[in-house]
Amino acid sequence: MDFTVGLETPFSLDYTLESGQVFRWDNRGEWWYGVVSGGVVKARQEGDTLRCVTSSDRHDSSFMRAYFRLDEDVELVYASIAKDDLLRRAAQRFYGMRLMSQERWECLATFSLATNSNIPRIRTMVSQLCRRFGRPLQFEGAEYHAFPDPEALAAASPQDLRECGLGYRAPFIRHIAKCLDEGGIDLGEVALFDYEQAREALLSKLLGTKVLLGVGPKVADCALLFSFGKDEAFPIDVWVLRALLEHYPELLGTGLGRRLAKDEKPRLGRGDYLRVSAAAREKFGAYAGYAQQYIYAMSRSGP
DNA sequence: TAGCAGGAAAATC
DNA sequence: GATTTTCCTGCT
Repeated sequence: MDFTVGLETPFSLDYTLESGQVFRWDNRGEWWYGVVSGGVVKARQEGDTLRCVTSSDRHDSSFMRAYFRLDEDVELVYASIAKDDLLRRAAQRFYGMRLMSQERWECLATFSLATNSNIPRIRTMVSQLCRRFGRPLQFEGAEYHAFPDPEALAAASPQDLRECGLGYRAPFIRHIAKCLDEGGIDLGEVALFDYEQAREALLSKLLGTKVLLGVGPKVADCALLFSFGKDEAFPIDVWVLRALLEHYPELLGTGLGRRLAKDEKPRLGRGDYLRVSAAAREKFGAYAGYAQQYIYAMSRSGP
């Protein structure tokens, strides 16, 4: 399909796809190429329209509107979160950057690979996983690969997964795949819960005793924010933590703040993570996740 | 709860 | 080239 989508509210395709929430989009010249929900999408922004060429009829205008969350007005988000100097500058600097709505399984699986890693590496790992286990897709004479289904990764041998460069993360993603494939965990049901309940479910405090290996509070928050529509989720990675230390030390509390300020490589333990992210939700409100995304972008873009 | 290991790519020195 | 860092979690 070849179509354009009208952009009635501020949107930046570049800032959105470069914001570290997705790993399967490539910028090649004038176009971005992505593999999304079992199809290939080529997109580019032309002023206040988004031009899309897709491999499948399922990926139509309403699909893309939902994927990029274009029916929401990010100006309302700015009105809600841009209440201090840092966030006002962030909203200007990354004007139009959006949270997206990804596929839940892919998002959860991908972020379980993100521990002790970096964005280029996560892209490599996911790309190899898809090439080896994903369904092949044809688009404009080239071959692409869908993100593998849980069944495919549940059936994969640990050795095969390791050969995708996953290292010690290989058992994590395989275990998550098994839980979804045969363990009776339905992410669609989890999405119906409110934020707190959904997080508890992913952290295995609900839905029986299944433990999703490799899913701690940070990975759970990323999945909830990027694919479950939980805009109050506030993932704290090393970049956000550095920004909190510099700009929002009150969220850490004096004791923790002092300790981390001395540390060369500040990290949050599980208990501290939960306390600080709760404080951030309290401070930034219903769009705390948007605040996090802009703080993250500012933190990574340097001073 | 604190401390540590973990595999390998990427960034930095 | 060697060393350090990397969108952290699991285990002890």
